[in-house]
Amino acid sequence: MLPKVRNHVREYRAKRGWTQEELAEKVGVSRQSINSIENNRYVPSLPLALLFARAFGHPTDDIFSLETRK
Amino acid sequence: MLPKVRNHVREYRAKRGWTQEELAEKVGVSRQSINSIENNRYVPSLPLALLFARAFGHPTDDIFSLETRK
DNA sequence: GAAGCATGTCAAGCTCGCTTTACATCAACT
DNA sequence: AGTTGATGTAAAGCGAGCTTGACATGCTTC
Repeated sequence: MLPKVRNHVREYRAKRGWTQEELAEKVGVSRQSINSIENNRYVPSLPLALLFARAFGHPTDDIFSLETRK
Repeated sequence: MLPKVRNHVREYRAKRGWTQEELAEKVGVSRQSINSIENNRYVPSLPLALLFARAFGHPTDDIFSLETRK
């Protein structure tokens, strides 16, 4: 099993005053996808993670990190 | 459609003298997964990408990048 | 109280990441 | 020639990421 991933999408989005729908449009996915990621219902794909990094102007590793489980 | 992703897994692996199987063990996936990623048969998941970054000791954005396709 | 807007959540469906098993190729060595 | 190690590739199956469509909640604001 691959490890879990924590994300700070909601914090970065809120800091910019964007709605879930605005962020969804910027990165090209549905609003439900953003919502599901922020609420940890699932982990985004790599291309989507890189798009978040680009949209926020921060490195991918600042937004996503491996849970140091075990 | 989400954009394509380019990766430098083979270069980082080769620079360390690791076989595909050794890298597979380090990040916890099968040898075929490594092979498929290096040969661009598919794009790794985000947790796997973060594991590559950790194994290589380099930021995720150094190893993976969005293809500037439009 | 009605109307918007932002968010949460569910269901059905499709694609694709990753698995195991298996076989093929090529180089290096004995 | 035979063997071993590294790599390439294929098929079948499962689970997860993402979609659309729909409905429900809470907060403003009219």
